Amino acid sequence: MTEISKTEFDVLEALWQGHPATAQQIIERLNNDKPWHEKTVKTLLSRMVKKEAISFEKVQRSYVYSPAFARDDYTFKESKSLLARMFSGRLTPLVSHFVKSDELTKDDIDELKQLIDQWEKDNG
Amino acid sequence: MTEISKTEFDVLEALWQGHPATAQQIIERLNNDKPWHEKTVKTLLSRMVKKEAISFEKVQRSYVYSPAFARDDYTFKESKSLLARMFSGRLTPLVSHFVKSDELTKDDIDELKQLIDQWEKDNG
DNA sequence: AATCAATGATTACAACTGTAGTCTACGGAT
DNA sequence: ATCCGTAGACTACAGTTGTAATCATTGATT
Repeated sequence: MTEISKTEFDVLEALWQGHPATAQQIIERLNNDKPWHEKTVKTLLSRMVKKEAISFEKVQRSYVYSPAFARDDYTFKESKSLLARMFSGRLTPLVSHFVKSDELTKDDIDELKQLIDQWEKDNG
Repeated sequence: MTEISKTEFDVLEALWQGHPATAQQIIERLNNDKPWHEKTVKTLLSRMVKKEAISFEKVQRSYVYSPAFARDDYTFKESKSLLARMFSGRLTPLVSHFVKSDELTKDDIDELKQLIDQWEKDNG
């Protein structure tokens, strides 16, 4: 899985929404959020093809693109990378930050409990 | 709090270990891990001064540097930024990744439980 | 006083990023 | 057959990053 920039990630997000997809489709999806210049998006698509973050197939005049890896795999990899760099690879210091800073709701806590239950069922 | 690069973060880490500190001290700390070229470190220090991630004071021939913000504040900000970009700002999807991928130990789970208990004491 | 060594300042330089504009080729419209 | 719009390819260009080398200053040494 290649290194991609934050902007490239945004474009990939649009592609993960559904693929294969044409540049036009991707641009439309992106523009739901904020205006993107067509040329900018196409440049980013080309760059991601080159770095093999996405693939394409020629369909008549144009290309249809597909992601080269799953969103989950990428976000997990990035999460682990951040934990490695900032928290000695541990998850709990990060969670601790959130717990202590009043960033969590009752629902979040309930979800966390469920996750723990699940872990204990699987392991425990 | 400014944007800093991954390499700049490494240098800041060394500074957070103890400050104010001279370039020499910082270089020595960094070299405990892996070799850093003196010039490289000094360039990074200058750049961080310019972007106001660190400050310095002249002490005779040389400078002593200090971080412009606390490590915790920075790592928390970066964590929130990652969650915002990849998980709609939510913590639990990230935790879920880790729970499901067998990345956690019994100790981690116990710590998580404690954090939850703490939250419930503070809020609940 | 002349020279050296260490420090920060300045310069270098390629790769990557963000953001587009220009070029070229081809399928469709006239 | 000709012209045009659209798609991707190529070019542009400044800012950031990683990684250093060179320049200039100054306190220390001979």
